[in-house]
Amino acid sequence: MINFNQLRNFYHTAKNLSFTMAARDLFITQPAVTAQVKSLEDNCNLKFFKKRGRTIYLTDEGKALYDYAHKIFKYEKEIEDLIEDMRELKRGVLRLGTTKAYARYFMPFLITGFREAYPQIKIHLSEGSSLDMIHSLLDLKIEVAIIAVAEDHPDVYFTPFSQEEMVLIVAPDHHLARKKAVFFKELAEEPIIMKETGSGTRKLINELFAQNNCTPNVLMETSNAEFIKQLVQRGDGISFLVREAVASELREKKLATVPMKKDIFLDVSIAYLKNQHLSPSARAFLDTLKKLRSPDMTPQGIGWLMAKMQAKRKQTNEN
Amino acid sequence: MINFNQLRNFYHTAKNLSFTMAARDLFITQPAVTAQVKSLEDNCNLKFFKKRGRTIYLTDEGKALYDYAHKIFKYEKEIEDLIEDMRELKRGVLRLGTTKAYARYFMPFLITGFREAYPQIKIHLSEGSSLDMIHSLLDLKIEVAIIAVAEDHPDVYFTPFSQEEMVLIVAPDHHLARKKAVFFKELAEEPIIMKETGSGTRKLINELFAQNNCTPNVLMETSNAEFIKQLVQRGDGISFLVREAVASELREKKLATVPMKKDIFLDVSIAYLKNQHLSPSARAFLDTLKKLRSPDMTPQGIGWLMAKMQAKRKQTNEN
DNA sequence: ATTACTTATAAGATAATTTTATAGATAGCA
DNA sequence: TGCTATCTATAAAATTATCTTATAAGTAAT
Repeated sequence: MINFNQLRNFYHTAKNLSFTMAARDLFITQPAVTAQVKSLEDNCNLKFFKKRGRTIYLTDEGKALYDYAHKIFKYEKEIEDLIEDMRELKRGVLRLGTTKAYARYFMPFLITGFREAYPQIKIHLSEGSSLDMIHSLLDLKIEVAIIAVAEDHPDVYFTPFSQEEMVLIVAPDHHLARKKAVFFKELAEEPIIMKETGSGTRKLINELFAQNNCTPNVLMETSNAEFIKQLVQRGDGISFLVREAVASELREKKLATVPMKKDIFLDVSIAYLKNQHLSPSARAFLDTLKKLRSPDMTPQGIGWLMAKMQAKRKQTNEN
Repeated sequence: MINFNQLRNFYHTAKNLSFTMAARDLFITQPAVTAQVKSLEDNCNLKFFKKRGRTIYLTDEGKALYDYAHKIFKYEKEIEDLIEDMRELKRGVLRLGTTKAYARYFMPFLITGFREAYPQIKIHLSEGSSLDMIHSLLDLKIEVAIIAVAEDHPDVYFTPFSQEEMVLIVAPDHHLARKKAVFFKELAEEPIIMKETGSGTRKLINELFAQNNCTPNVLMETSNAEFIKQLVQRGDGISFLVREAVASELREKKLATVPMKKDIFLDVSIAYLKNQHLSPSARAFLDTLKKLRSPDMTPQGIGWLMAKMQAKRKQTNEN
């Protein structure tokens, strides 16, 4: 097993062909260098330097060793760069997780600021239900999740981030489409298409039905929002989705919303593990999220945030 | 500056994904490994391992570092091999020096034994006058020289190795060619072609002339033995050369020798520096030379040795 | 629940490395 | 040639790094 301290002393001595200069390189005294090189030679049972007068030369053995030492200390420099880069977020990976709706409609906006600040960080974005993402957190597959809180977990911090408006969607020719405001009770009879168990949406809607002392008539449950829209559009049932997820269908009048007596909001939180150190990139991402929201602000929909940011940018560009 | 001990501990921990196993690899205790890895993480301000329960995983930062650590410790292994090989003479260089006559006629024979024992050692053979070779020794360009002792030197050991017979050569039709035995006095008048100053031959012949109270009539001096033979053959002058150097010309009757009243022998020595460590290959070469000559043997011509060796081989083959 | 195994932590012991101080040796220069 | 500046060599002492011991705390499996 090689003593790399001895090797380092050897390397600098060989590079300078001087113990004294090597000592200056290494910010230590000359006897230390002499001793280390001597130890190396003793350990190897070889001489790496030959001396004539007070000048020293590499032996053939020394030259052979020097070639390797050079390679090793070149790698050392690269490691130092790597570590500095990782610390300064010039290299690294950010592993995020979120739900499909969020990933598609809001995440690009949330990621933009981070990407601009740290363009060299690679972003891995997992998608799945809120519960899936919590499992991914616990499996250490992702570090930060932006999800609706499906269920509290003792090992996970949840920080409120936004409130997304949920809308009741029906086919445009659905009998509910003409209503001005409906109660949950009225929906109990309607066949309803649910997001899958484990999703925040599902939990919220379930709770609302329960609060109103009725049970939904679940026609089907699926994680695929596009599929839900298709079914609703065909008039097979009604469903609840985040407003942004159905924005274009509403515009194109493929779907209709029915105003609820009481608006429904989905609480979206930032989730990350307790008792786990966050990587520099994860910490930085959390910071960019924090900056996006003023600390005293009541959570609002991300659409509101996006509008606010765009106004800000416009202003910046005008100045 | 990276602490390679910490890196080594990190590397083994990462390889095993276990502090305990790493400790076993390194023949130290587990707390030592834990502490070293922790120090590394502290120094870098990064976490390289994430922990879930009692199992550990590499972080992205840890993976990046591991790739470099792997390369470095692969080189370490190669260095260990290199050093072992150099020590065991499976890799290395042998830097020898000798005179041209020796290089051409005797050296191949002397080197054979060494090459057989250590076929991977590269041999560098310098040629020049005895004095040149002593300078090469002092300049650390060669480690061992086989030369006629031109002049003693306080920093050089000289060990008698062989005595080569020198012959007076003349053109076949030269008037001396018919003589049965000549004295030095008789040669004083003859134009003589000398080896260059600094060569052992020149020193010997000069001394012999001086002992016989006469001075040679030097027609020319040159280091090129072939050139000397040409000149002598043309009848331009006489010269002294080692018998082996003119063996073929004598056989072909291009040159003739004239018996001297007293035979002349050139003392050939092994020379190497005092106060300098010899490389393993140089030491090994000296050993093979020693084995060639019994320690109590009076130095003889190398031709004699060669004959002895051949006889020995023949015997070995017969058994 | 118990056992076996792993990591974490602190104190003390050991080993490695460095400094200090100084001697010896050499090259450049007057 | 002798002087001086500069380099390497060496030993003792001081400092730092590393390791061990002992033990706690957490986890996985029976």
